[in-house]
Amino acid sequence: MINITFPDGQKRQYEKGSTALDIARSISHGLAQKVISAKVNGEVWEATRPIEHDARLQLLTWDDKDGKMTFWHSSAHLMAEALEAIYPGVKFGTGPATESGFYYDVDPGDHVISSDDFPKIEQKMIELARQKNEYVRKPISLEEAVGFFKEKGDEYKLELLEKRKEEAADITLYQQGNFIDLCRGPHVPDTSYIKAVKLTNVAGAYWQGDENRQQMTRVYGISFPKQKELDEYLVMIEEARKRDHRKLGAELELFMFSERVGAGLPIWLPKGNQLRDRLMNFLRQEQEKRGYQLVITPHIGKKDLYVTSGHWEKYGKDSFRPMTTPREGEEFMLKPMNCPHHCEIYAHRPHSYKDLPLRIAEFGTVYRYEQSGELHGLSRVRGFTQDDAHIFCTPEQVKEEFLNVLDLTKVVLSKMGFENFTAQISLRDPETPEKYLGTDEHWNSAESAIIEAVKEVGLKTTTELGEAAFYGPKLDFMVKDALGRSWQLGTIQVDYNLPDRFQLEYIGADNQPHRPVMIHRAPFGSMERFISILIEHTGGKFPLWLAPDQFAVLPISDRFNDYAAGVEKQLGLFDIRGYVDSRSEKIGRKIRDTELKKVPFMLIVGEKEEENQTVSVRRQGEGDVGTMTVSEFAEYFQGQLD
RNA sequence: GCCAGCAUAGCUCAGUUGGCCAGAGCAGCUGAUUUGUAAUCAGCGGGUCGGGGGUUCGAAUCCCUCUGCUGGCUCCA
Repeated sequence: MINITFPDGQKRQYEKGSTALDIARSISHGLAQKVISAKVNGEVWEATRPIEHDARLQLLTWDDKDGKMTFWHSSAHLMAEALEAIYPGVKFGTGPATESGFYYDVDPGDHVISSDDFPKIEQKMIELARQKNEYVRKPISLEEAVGFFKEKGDEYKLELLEKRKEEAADITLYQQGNFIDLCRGPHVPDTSYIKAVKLTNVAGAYWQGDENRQQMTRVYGISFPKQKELDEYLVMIEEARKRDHRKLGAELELFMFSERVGAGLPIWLPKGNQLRDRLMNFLRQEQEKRGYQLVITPHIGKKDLYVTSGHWEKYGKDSFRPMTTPREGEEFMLKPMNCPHHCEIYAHRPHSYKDLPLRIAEFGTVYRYEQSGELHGLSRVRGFTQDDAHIFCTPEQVKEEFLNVLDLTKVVLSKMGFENFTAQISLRDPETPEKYLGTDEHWNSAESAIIEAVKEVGLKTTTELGEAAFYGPKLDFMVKDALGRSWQLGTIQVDYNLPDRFQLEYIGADNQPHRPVMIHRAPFGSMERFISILIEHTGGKFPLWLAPDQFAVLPISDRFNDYAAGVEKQLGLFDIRGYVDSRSEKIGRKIRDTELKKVPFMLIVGEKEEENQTVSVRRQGEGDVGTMTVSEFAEYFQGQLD
């Protein structure tokens, strides 16, 4: 007999060699049907693997993240089996589960797999799933595994085995039906668990993530234990598609792109610019309260500036080529960063420790060469405006300034309706020191300053090694939008490197020169990226204070256009902005068009309203609110502002 | 940049195996209508079928190339 400890601390005895599935059955039949895999002493096992010793056991179902991962990983194997059946000779790379489904990297040889082939692959998968083939775990020696894949002619698996050899890891094969794969597992008990599958897209992916190596075909999919769950997933995808900022941006006339102007260069239309301006004004006010000073620096700078800053060395090869003056042959670069300019502002005159911290802010537009395949709507562009600032302070002030910035960022994000955010601490990768500039001493104190400050405010964080910028560690804010998707927004970075390179100094209380520390920060990140996320988060229904038009007056007929114009003017006096829809259309039509434009308030005016000097108020997406006078509406409106 | 795919009117899309002056709905314009909470009616205009080159008696349709876009990969100061 063995002792099994459950997550709630309860202990029960089972026969040696019982499986998680056996144990689930002993509890309830319903539970046994839901069990996908199990955590045994913290390690995820298949539910059918015998447990030989005392263990802690947690049964995993579809509701557990690890349960889903097991399910999707098994689905990847199922897809591989289908691919092998349809494309004989196909070779396999790796096929893991992801946050939302699974993929398999394959080398289809002479075949080309495109989305047109999805239906037949999905059909095959379902057909194979219905065969209810068990996933059989087969521990095997390295030599046997090598022999098997040599015979099969799958060089990718052989390479993976080579790696395992170095790690001296145990080798297991898994088989379901006719398909055998090198795999650590675990898997669902049998293929019949997989009831619904959907292949989502196909893309190229470099073998082992190395752009110098073979490009594989990566087939993405998702699967579910119930058809209904697939249907719900498809509805969610449809909702995301409707909220796509590229689509809404065009519909709401916020921004555009032009082939002639160039890829990745957004053009802001009047309504988009209004939105952007209001965001910037809000941040300006918050920054003013916190002692920031705004500056403006040029869009180009001499190449030497970036040689000094180190950016040329690091990114020169991958940036827009420098431009030269026609006579003197001087080299200038499009500004890729604002910090070197701000360093020059600091260096412009001597500083006392009494001046510090000096907080220099700029809505600085920068230009960076992004590879053509990387461009994406407003979220990845070649020209964008950062809500940038650089804080020059003494080493002793770093932590306090960092805390101030954390506070500002939190205020900004909550004002925007992002309540659900975490922070990612990005540190050096100790394995590749050559990727970073600056001394160990500087890095260590910068990294600990971040970690301490974050701990102090009690922010939920994750830590990533190797994600730091080349000049310093950083803290990135990750927000979750209304559809639960994660986005990276603002950033805070500590930098001991640039002050060194620009030889910045301040005179300390000891009358000696000292080197200041620089903190880079951008709560929005960039206006472009932030607005793309805001659009998708709100579905184009912006908070009232940001809406380009806050109301539309809709006259019942032309006869009330004059009264409507009066209403608009009157609201203007209350700083409420909007327009009159004076087209000779029926009221139903005007309401429909205004609803689609997502204007928050519709003020319907006809004979009754003119007579009583009122407006009939309708809230976008909600409907009739009631009739009130214009000043009553203004008051009501103020109450609705955040 | 790499792999796969896409590009027809302002927008959403039709356009059969290459074959009569390339179509629809919405939007636009003109006129009629004067409307009470999500689409009033009629008429009209609008496309070098993304650009360039080729194959063919004939190309929106087949081939090459460039540009842009989509999904990933790599990258992201």
